[in-house]
Amino acid sequence: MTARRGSGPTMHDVGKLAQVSAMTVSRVLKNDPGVSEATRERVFAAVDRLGYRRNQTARSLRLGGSGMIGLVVTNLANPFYSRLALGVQEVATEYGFRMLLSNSAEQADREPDIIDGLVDHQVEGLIVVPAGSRQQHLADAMRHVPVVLAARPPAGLDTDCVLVEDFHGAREATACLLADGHTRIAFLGNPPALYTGAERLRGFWAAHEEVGVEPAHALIRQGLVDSATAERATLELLKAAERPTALFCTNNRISQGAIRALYKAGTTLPIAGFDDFDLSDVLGLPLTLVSYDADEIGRRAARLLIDRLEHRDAAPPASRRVTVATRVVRHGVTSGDEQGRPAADA
Amino acid sequence: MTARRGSGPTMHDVGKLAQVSAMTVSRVLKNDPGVSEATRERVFAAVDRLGYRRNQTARSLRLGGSGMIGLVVTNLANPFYSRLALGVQEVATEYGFRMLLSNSAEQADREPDIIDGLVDHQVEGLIVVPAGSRQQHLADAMRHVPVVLAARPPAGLDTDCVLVEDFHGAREATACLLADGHTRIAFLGNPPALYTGAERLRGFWAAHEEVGVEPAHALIRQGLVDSATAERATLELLKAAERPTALFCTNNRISQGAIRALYKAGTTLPIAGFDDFDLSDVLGLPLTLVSYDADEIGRRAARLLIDRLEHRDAAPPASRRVTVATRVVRHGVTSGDEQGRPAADA
DNA sequence: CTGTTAGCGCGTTCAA
DNA sequence: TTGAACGCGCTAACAG
Repeated sequence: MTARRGSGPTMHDVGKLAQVSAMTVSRVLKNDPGVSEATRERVFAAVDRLGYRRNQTARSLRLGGSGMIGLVVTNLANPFYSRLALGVQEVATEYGFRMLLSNSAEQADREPDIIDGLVDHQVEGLIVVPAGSRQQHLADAMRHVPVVLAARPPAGLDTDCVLVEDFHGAREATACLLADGHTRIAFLGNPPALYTGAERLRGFWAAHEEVGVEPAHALIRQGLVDSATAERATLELLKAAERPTALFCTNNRISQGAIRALYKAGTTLPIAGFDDFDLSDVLGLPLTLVSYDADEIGRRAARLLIDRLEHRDAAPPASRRVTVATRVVRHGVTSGDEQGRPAADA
Repeated sequence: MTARRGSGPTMHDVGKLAQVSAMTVSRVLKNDPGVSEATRERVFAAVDRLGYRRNQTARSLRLGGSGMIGLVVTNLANPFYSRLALGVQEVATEYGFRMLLSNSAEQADREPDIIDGLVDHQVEGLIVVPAGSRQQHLADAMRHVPVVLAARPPAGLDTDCVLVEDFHGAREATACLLADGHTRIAFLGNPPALYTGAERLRGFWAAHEEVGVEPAHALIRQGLVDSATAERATLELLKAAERPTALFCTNNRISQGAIRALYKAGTTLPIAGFDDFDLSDVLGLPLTLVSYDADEIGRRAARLLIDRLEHRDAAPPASRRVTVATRVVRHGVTSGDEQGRPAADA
């Protein structure tokens, strides 16, 4: 029933049953034309009888190339990353690769071991959402296989990467709030050490400068790591002397924490934020969300990687940077509507 | 830079540099005690210099056992399955296994090829959320490796599986609505061919019988596959002559579709449903949700699988069935509150 | 303490 | 049209 490690019939076994050599079995399974129809059939019959399956491990060893790519994400529970994984999977499958998936749980110190393990398993390439800013282990990995970064850029590494329009998206969403007349917009951000955190803050800032509004320095909170910390930060801001008239959140979890805080406080404020999320359209809140196709990040990353794998012999192209477009979607607020506007300046 | 297929230094290369045989390198890397400290150091130095990594493919071939398990889910974009994957990953990592992940996209006809490919890649075991009711390919796979089913039970297969309390959860949530006085509860269900669909309907039904209320046959809709179909079905029910006073939804996507329909129709009804989801607590709707730990399903499945892997020699235990507990959480409705109660019977 | 031999399952190369 | 020999990179078993 349950096979012992590495048991199962081999080509030799199949050959014995079909009264040919293992070599001929190999030829049949490879659709090599130089095999008589009679033996083909005998071989296939034997394959069926034994439930034989070709050992991909042995093939990999002989042929080189495991047919696997590695994907490392920081948090698979976040729909953003599970969709990214889905995109990778889609393209990988299309090109005959399988996906070895690891979750770093946003712990940068675990990442090196994960990457090493993936390299040991002979993945032909890696797609990584780097958890930290130290990327030496990625440089090490690049000695073995090509690496593509997703969602966050390389830090001193010469590698392909796929990013979203972090700056542009944040600026545009913030501009919407400013256009509605808000001048005291709180900023709820993830750790500024993360590229996305820094970049989205920059966009937030730029939008202010463009309309000549001074950002509300006292209302800037960074280093929020999840929904719970965002909720607490929001509750504090609501109690502040200089209360914000709107919120900007740098990702979906932070938006959700802010929404929960508002709900508990029994109040409402317009929110702009990065990442769309389920049910955002039915909350009845004035939401301005930076939406984009997370699957597409994965697909693009996989294509960049596989492109390198398919041109291993050619001179490797210079590292490429691809950007996935964002667009702003607004819920619960019509242009010219009262709902999204700040209360009188008191 | 980018290595050619299967290139990279070998133990032999390391040995040459350290002036020992490949065998000694192998011993050092295995922490074999019988190696002099001097040579250990020379070997490690050589490993560092060359950036050597042990080839897991070759080890697998030699030792048997690839160190990989395969996971097949139906829809990674659904947080339920991404959390399940996370649970599998967690336990797999703990026991030194890596996870080869595939998404069947709920297409039963693709599943056999996926499974075959995983077996070819020498996964030591499989965890599968089966997409269909035909499971012959799983029986085939079981000739090679142990298989554990998750979320849905085996159909005529002798295999371990991990389920949630589908019947119990559905009954309990329905009972809440009935206790609130509802007698016309619409049922919005996924395809009845799916185990969960059938089982949750059974629970819905049982709850009615227990209190002697006839289920509202005209209000039963099945075969809903996503949020959009659920939304349409809900809108139709709202227009029906015999309008429901509450809804029961068999999964998170259906609940969300129903919520969207209510929102668009500008109305509100109490909803009971399977699966909790993000922001369910801040919708301000009377929600009665069957909540459970999706990660735990993955963890339990992985443990069942790895348990078999670690006792390959022993007589395989009879197939086991594990159930993950559900609990009902209620939002926006306090006991004795008016909000969740049906309007007067007109 | 270290090296040699042999073979995991397969496919390339060469010979029949 | 088929088969035999060899080796992919590694390690158990057996020398020395």
